[in-house]
Amino acid sequence: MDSDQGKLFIGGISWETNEDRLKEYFGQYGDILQTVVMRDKLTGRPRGFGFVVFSDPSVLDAVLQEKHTIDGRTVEAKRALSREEQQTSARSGNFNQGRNSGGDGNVRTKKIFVGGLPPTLTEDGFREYFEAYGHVTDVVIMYDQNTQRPRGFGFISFDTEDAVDRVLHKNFHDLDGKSVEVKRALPKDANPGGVSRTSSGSSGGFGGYQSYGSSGGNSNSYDGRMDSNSYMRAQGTGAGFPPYGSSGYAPCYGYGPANSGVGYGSYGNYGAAGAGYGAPAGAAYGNPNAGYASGPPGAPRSSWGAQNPTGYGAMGYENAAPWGAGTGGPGSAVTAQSSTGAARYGNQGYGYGGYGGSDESYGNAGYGAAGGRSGGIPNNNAGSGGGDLQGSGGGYMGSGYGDVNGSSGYGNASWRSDSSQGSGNYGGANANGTHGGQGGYGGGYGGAQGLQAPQQ
DNA sequence: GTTGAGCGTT
Repeated sequence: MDSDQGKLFIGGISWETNEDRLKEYFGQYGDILQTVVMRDKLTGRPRGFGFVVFSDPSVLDAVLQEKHTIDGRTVEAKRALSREEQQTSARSGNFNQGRNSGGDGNVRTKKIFVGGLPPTLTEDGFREYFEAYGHVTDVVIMYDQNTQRPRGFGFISFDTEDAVDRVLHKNFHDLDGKSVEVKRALPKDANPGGVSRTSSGSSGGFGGYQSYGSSGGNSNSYDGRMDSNSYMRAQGTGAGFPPYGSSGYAPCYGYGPANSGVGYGSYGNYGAAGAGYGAPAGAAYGNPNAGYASGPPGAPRSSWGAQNPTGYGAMGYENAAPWGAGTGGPGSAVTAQSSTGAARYGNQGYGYGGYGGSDESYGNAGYGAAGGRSGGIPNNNAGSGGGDLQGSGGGYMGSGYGDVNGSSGYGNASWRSDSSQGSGNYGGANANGTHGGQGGYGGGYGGAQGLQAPQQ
């Protein structure tokens, strides 16, 4: 990542130190493009660190070797971590991408927010650069209302989603020798109805993802359980699962290409879960769930704990197991379990609520949304909910994720279930009755149709 | 006090 080349993180600075002071001090080493002292957004009080950007990155070497005292404090200069690095290095548990996620929502605009624009950039230059990705319909560079100084960011609008995706595929772009950061622009106007529910819900924790979330709303029911349990655990154990690697899901989240593999991979787990159903996949994983599957219908569900233990369990996915059980048992039982199962999924939160979908049902289709809902109410809403969700969900996935998913992950293969109804996008996943799990998938992603029919 | 924030017409 070259975007932050030439950028130094300066830690431990005095509260007296401001941008000008940093520039003055570090200016002795070379030309400074920019300095910034981070302050608390609300109070305006300096947070004790800042950044200095040299036009010539090679200057850093010299700077890094010396000790620096500014305004009476010995400060620490280090190479700045890119936001990306920061993200990944952060606790694995943190799915938040902070502001970055902001641009991704279920509302997809064809506009891109571009940050870090060089002050010298003209709209023509701006446009020319982005035209390489598609037809640019609008270009905007923002200026300070009072000073008329460039604010360092602007917008590019395209006429197709594809172009947007191409641009976003690369998080950083070089423009006039500096690099800029691109994000999907936040919708300027109010959110569409669906969103509200989104936000309300799961506040907790999934951060940006919530957006997808439709999950939010529904999640309530789960919230309680959402607990981190499964979640955390999953990560902890992550290590155990090589394929999925500790990298865990977290990363995945990013719809980003890079992770994709992983992300979905994880889904695989689900598949595993599927095992319960007899799906072959289980084996691969070692199949912890198997037990459940076969196990007595009612018993297991008593507690989460019980189910978790196994390898998968950890994964959280295991939850799926319950279903398995369900399958075996009487209808009623199934239902009950289902909810449980669902819940967990939801929790997983993986965002993908997709999982949720898992529940069988129905449609939960949508991402997150799915999750929550499903859990909550096994049936009905699902139906309707599904509808919408899918809509949105579909959209989502459709494009953006498309690549990411690489069909591979989902491959039917793993799930296998019956393939018949493939749902679409994902390849197949189909939801078939009982197996909610699978259904979920399908639903979520594919928008597939989950059949409710329990078949079995 | 030690790893950011910027989102709209020009």
